[in-house]
Amino acid sequence: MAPLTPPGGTPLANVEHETDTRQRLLNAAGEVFAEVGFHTATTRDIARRASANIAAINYYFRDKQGLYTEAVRLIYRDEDTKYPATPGVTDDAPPDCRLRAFIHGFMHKLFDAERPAWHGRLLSRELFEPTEALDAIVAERIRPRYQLLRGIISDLLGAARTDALVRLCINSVIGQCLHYHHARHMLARLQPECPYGPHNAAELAEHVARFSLGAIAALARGAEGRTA
Amino acid sequence: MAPLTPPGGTPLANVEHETDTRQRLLNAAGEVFAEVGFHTATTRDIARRASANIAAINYYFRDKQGLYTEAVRLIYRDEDTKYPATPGVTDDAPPDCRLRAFIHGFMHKLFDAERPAWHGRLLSRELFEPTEALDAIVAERIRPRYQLLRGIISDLLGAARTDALVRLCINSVIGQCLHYHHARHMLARLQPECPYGPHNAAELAEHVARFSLGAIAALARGAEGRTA
Amino acid sequence: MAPLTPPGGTPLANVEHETDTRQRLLNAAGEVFAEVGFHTATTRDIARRASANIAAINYYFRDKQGLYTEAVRLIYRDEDTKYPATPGVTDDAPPDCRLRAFIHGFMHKLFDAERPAWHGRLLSRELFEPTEALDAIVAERIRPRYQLLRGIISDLLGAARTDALVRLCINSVIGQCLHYHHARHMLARLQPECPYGPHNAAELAEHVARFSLGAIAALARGAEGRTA
Amino acid sequence: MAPLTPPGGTPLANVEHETDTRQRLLNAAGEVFAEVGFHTATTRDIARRASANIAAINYYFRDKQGLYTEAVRLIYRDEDTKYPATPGVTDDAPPDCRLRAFIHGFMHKLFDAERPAWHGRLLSRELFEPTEALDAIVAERIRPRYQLLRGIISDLLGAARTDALVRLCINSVIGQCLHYHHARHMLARLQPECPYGPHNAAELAEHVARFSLGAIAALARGAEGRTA
DNA sequence: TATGAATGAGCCTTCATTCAT
DNA sequence: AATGAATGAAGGCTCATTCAT
Repeated sequence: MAPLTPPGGTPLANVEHETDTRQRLLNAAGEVFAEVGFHTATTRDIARRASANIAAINYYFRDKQGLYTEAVRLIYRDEDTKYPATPGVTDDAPPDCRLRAFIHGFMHKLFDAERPAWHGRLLSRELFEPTEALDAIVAERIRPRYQLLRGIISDLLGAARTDALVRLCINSVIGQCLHYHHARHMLARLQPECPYGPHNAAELAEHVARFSLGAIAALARGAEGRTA
Repeated sequence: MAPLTPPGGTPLANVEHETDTRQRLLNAAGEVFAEVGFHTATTRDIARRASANIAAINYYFRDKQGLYTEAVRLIYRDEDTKYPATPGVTDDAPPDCRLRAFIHGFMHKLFDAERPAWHGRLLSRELFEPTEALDAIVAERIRPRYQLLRGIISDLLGAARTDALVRLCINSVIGQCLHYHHARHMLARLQPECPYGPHNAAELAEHVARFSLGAIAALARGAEGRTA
Repeated sequence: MAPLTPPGGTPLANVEHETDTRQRLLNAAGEVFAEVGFHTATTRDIARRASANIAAINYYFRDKQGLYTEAVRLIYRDEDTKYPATPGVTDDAPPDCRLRAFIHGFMHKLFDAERPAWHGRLLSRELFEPTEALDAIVAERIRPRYQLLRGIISDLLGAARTDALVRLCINSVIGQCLHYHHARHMLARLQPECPYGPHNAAELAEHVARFSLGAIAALARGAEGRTA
Repeated sequence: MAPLTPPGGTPLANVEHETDTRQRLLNAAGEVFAEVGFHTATTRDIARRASANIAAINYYFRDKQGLYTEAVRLIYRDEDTKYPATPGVTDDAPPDCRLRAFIHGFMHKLFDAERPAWHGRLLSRELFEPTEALDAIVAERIRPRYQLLRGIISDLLGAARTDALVRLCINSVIGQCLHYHHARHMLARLQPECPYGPHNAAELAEHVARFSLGAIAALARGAEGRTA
């Protein structure tokens, strides 16, 4: 247990001396973890893909878990600047514009071809079967956007808003989007004539937006009627 | 008559001589596989939970894989009679009734407390990271209901229906429902004040139904307007 | 440990109620043991080949070892009558005739097509890597013929005979014969143009006889010369 | 550089960096394989004898099979220099000298006390029940010496030589030699008063040589007589 | 800084065997 | 007389990890 103050466990901050090997390991790990999950992934495989020695993993990241944690962190690096919550729209725009922008931004992030494919997949996997990492992810990354969406939908619902209804509508919107990710294998089998991917992400987003706006409008009207 | 082809590998049909041990193994396996996935699950754990000898797994199912396959099959046993696609509604009912019934039936199946919890979870896992089993599941079980939903939504869209739009609406409906399953861990963190479960499955279903009906109506109207 | 006085362990004598299953097991066991050896052979395989239940082995023969022992015993059943030591020749014939007959008889037994192939192979295996069975085999079956051969060769050597020389000559004769059995795989590779088998067993025997007679005659003469 | 192809699988050439553990494993493996055969041998036993961890076998040789293959290869390391085919005799010596030298060399190799005992035994086992290794052994090691012996015996037979007769004589010579190896267990029981071993290897060789020379001379003469 | 060597724990599987029937 | 069910022991192998260098 001699040299245990090396990079391993460093906070996000000191990006400084990122060895090349360390970087390659992180990328390889991301891919493998995303593909087959934490337990199924083997350090041998990761090391091989990274053209690194197996022992390097323990050297840089203390253990497999450390490597995983670091890989997850990597996903959110620069996320806020690369993927703004409501791209191209200011906070004082009308709520339907903001919702549309939010959905487009969300879908774009899911499908962005320039982003390493494993980012979305690993995240999706965390949602599906969480590790300790999820708490941090939710608190630091997801909740802020969740609150933002909450505001948008509150505005859209107007007088009809209740805590419960807002929650449900949020779920409906997010559920539609994530479906294209988490159920992609089923969709590929059910709708083979229509492969989803970066090329039609905007189209999908547009549908989700229209679908949701129509729905929320109807809900708002329904409440109005009831109120009136 | 060498017993190298014991019950293992029997077609769905002959339910007859289910040993007690065999049954216990299947249940334990279902739970474990659903919780941690195929690879991470260990036969030792499964056998222990079933109070059976490890070798019994090989005896009855030849393989860990064979055990998995059989467990997946078990999920759909009697499904059609226990969970009708549109419970309490006939095929000639108005399409909004049928959609509402479909969604309620779907959510009820997802949350039914009498159903072993692992059924839904294992299925959800198959969707997320498929094994060879998924092809059969989609073909035999999912597609029929998919076609049914397709018909309902076609009817609802009326003149606005196009293949593409129908597909997207199906995805929106199913996506909303499955969200409560596949993103349950995130929801538990984001909305801890509102735990989802069997007790409010009907409520959730009602929301999804109203949301979707409102959305589809709007889409139908929109097309009308465009057409007109 | 209830019914343990059944056939298992019966002396050679009571051949009476040889069940069909028991017989089939013995034959299958002989084949398998001869092919792959005691340890490598599996009771499952034997039982399957015999179309019998695995448990039948333990029922009839107490255990795997018992089955093996019984199978080895089977080899020598009726051997003396089916394979006389010096076929067609009486004990008072001239020694060269007797040696020739001995060798022909030996080779014929090794290659006899009517004899289950596993007899010779299992025996050969016992010589190569003995089990407890070998002691009995040597004492009851091999030694008598060894003594007979000893007499023949003593006669042939005449004045040249010494214990040591007789022994060596016996080894030379037997070694030549067994070579065709124990080194058959090498011979098949070194001399593929000349496959050995029942069809040329007599030819091989004739060579061994001539080779040995020539050699022994030379040795006898050599001693003479030295003596004179 | 992932170390998934460690030393294991290296061609005969690079003898360089033989770890100590690797060497110990090879020796232990040789002994165990020779004693009980491939299948019956257990890696645990081998590792224990080598005072190594079981996993080391996988590390160095990938497989139990890989370990076996490498052990067999080891047998022939330096063979040509340590055991010349006709020691002390040049190719132009008279054929009877060359045959005598060949036999002495062969028997010496079989019994050499300085050679690990398992070399000969493992080889003998390969002849008796071949693995894939035998083909290579025959082609690379055995056949050359076979051809050499073929030439010697051809010379000895003179005008009497035919392909068939040469083959048979080769078999007679080799059969006599190998007998002391492959039938050693039977010999120990039949001739307990005369244990064979390194101490009398030369004596045995001398007998085989005289026996064979006498036989071949007789065969050569016999043909002469017939020819004349 | 970085790695080849080595390890202990645990995995899935197969084996011969037993037991209740 | 015979067998399906079940078992404990052991087998080969892989895993993440450590340690000396």
